[in-house]
Amino acid sequence: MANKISAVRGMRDFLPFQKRKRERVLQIIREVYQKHAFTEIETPVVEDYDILHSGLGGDNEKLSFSILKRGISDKPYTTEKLKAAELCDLGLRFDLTVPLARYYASNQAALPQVFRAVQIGPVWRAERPQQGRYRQFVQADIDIIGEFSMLAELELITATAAALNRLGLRDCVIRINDRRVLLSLLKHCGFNADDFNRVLITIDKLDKIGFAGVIEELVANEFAASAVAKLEPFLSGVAALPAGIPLTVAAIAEVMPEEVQNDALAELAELGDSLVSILPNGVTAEFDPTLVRGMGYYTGTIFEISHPGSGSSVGGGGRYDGMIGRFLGEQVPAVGFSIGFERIIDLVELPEDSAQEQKIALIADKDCAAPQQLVKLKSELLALGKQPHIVWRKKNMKPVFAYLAAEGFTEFANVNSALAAAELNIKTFETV
RNA sequence: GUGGCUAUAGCUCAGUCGGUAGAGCAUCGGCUUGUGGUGUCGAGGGUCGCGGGUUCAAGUCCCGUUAGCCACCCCA
Repeated sequence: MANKISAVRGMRDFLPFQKRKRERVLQIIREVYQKHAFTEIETPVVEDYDILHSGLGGDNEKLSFSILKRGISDKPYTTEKLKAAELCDLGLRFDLTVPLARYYASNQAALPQVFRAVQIGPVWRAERPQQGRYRQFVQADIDIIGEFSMLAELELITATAAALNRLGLRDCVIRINDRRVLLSLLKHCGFNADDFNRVLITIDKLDKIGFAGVIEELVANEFAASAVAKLEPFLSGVAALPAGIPLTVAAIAEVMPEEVQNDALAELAELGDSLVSILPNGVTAEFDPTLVRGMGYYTGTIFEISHPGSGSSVGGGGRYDGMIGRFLGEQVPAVGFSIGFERIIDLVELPEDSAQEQKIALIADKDCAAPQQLVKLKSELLALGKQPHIVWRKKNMKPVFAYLAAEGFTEFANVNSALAAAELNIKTFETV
């Protein structure tokens, strides 16, 4: 009976070879971030319902899994329609940023003034699953809390670029924008402030549905016609560009309306200037004035990583100076950058681990070898630094050898009468 | 949350115009082979995702439902 028992919707089991690859990729990410002076922390996967629903998570709040109050299931169900907030007091985290802000507010006294954190772990969203999109997935975040200056952005971008580079990913593009630029642009065009978010969502689709598609959607949504008309030349200008916009004063001035020139744009140019010489090969940074990002908590710079091998972004982040203040009452600046682990895992190709030459398969004959003798032999080999793996001889050894080869075994020995390690006739697999 | 496609053995899949289920691999056993990957004969294993309906008869047609994939919404 197929599919009767399976992992729950949108959540996955990992086979040994998948788990092995995931751990190796995570290990590389950890090493790079550690070298860049970020320290790893851990927070619970469950947070207070009110923390998760403080209006900072944007649409993700609606997608969060909530946890019923203890004891409530023992009470008789009523027909009264209760709100989730009355039935639930906890929830699974939908990202790592909101928990980090809570963590900082809880532990500020024990943390350095400028805190560089790595957080890697699963998060949950009740989305409809599809390729590259799951209800449980791993995020790998780095954040710098307590740094007002651009130093934070620069350190985050260079550390993330270094991690992508170490993973062998080429052709990564970090697209950068600033929330303040977007707001200034919309204000300049004369959009109603209440419409800002909806207008931004449409602008964000420029690279996907094109100039005509964006205008069509803006008109369909009945935003102020004069504002749409004023936005039009800017959008057509951006859409017509053959390649990305370099992060330079000149290039930025060329695409942005004059009235939108402000501090944020100057900072972006400065950022670009600093990045030019320090980004590794295979990672480039560019200005994308139509980059929006859905998370409501961003207040300044925002970034997203694109890779030709993935239809959607493989990472993203930005500055969220207001969030920690919500929990702490005192304004603390913060910037974060997240690698979309699930989306890079399929793009990454790692060379085989060279540390597998110690793996030896012991092919035991059921007639000649008893379990206690085999385990004794295994102990001897372990003491010699080997990694012994016992298998019974079967009628057809083809699947067994296929499995051993896939697991990276390079040596094997037949165990019949030879039961001391020294007596084994060790043979090697021919390289396939 | 919206729409489209799909669901048959442990795995990969076939099953024609509606007529009660098939293959390869895997598993188990006999014989063969004799320890570097055999050969051969045979066996077990299925409420055809689940629930309804049409029909003398449904894996096959219709409706619902669940799950997967794809496109939206949104996102990592």
